[in-house]
Amino acid sequence: MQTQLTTADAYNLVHDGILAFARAEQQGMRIDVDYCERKKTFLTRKIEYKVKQFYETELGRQWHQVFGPKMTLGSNDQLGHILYETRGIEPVKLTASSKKGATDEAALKQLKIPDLDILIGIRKLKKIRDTYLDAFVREQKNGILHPFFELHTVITFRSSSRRPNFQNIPKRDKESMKICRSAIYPRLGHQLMEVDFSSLEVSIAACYHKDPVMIAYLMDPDSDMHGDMAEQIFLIKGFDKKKYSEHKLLRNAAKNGFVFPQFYGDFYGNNAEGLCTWVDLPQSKWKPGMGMKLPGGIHISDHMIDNGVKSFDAFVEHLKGIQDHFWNDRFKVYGQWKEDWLEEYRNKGYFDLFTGFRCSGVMGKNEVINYPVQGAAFHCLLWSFIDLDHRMREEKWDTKLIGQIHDAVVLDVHPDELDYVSKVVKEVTCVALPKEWTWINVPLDVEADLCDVDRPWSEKKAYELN
DNA sequence: GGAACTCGCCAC
DNA sequence: AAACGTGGCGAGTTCC
Repeated sequence: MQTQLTTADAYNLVHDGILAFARAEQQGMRIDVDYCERKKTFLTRKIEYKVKQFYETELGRQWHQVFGPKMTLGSNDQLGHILYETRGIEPVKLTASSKKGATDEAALKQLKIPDLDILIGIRKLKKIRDTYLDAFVREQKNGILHPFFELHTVITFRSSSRRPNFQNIPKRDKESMKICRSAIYPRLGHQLMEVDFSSLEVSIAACYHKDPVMIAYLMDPDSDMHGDMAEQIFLIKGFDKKKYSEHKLLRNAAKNGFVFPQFYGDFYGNNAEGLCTWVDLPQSKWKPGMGMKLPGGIHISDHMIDNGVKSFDAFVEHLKGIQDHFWNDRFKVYGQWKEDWLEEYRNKGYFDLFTGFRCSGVMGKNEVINYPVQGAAFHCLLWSFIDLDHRMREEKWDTKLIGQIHDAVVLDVHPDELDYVSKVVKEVTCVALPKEWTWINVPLDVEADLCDVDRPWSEKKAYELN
């Protein structure tokens, strides 16, 4: 007895969502402006030092020789000219539109020119200073930042954020994370909390394709899809990510270098390159003693060679087999759904999301497969956000919603309300939402992070929701 | 001097 | 045969 959601439901979700977001925007979050200014000055000095250092390298001198006073460190056109014309190096990668030699970090790293590491360091510090700290100071009013959240800009019916973009503040790189997130504070006497759905897009995809093997993975907390893939990709028996940090790394490589890219429509050829970067193997013939070490100190190249994968080319072939198995065997129902869903779109010219939204227009295969998942997954967050906003006002919480990052909600919590709010957030996301939307046929779970009272966002720690 | 474009890089 | 989905934003560049 599934109730099909309609365009009217979709409209209401957007309407209520905009209003809930507007309240979060008005609430805003505290910014330590003095800290931002101090850090900007500090970064500027550090950048100047590195720039000087770079000018004294062989590459810096050569660049200056060719461009003279027109030399601009931020110009990738100039950098590309020096590397790929003056020096005549063969580019490892071309840019997407104009097909010139790429100068992004991955491309530069592969050239193995130490001088370029200084440039990469400069780029990183400039990014922190100019994209984040600068924007925080520019956009704050009376020490409060009010990022906008919009529902009308994204083709998949996700949200976007701007002035500043609250959805791309550094997280993975430790130094960038620390510097940027140390600027963001709760109201005095409050604490920041972030609650995110665990692997939401994987779960929502399962609602569409209903693959029993995938659903089994999602239902069984002791199962481990990425670990299983790591075993298969790296030919490891007795895989134990809890016992070996090396296995944890291989699991991460499998997850971020194969499984997720495959879900987005990538193919084994690209995956092979990505995976090799993760485990530090070259894209050539493999020799003993190459790459990361496995438990017991054996290099991964020796291990792969012992198991019959003796070169990058052989690894590509190996991955081709794994990709075939992945879609035609392991997750064959998912694989079939992709074909059927695409076929249906090609017949009708459109497809509908579970949440009542319709996507039409000219789309490629990957778009047709990805849009319904990306949109509906975000709508789970949106529905939760609206419901929380409603309860917050109804019950006159001191705690406030202040932002949202696709599958996560950010709150400014009063410590006295922490236990109650935690309980409500968990109840709304994991019980009320699946009850309201009966198309959700897998359990949803959330994880939380919390900062201490009056501490910045950089200091969040895992927090157990009861 | 601003619009439009490219590239690189941050997030999910 | 083809081949990673969605954004925002800053710097550099080109065009008008």
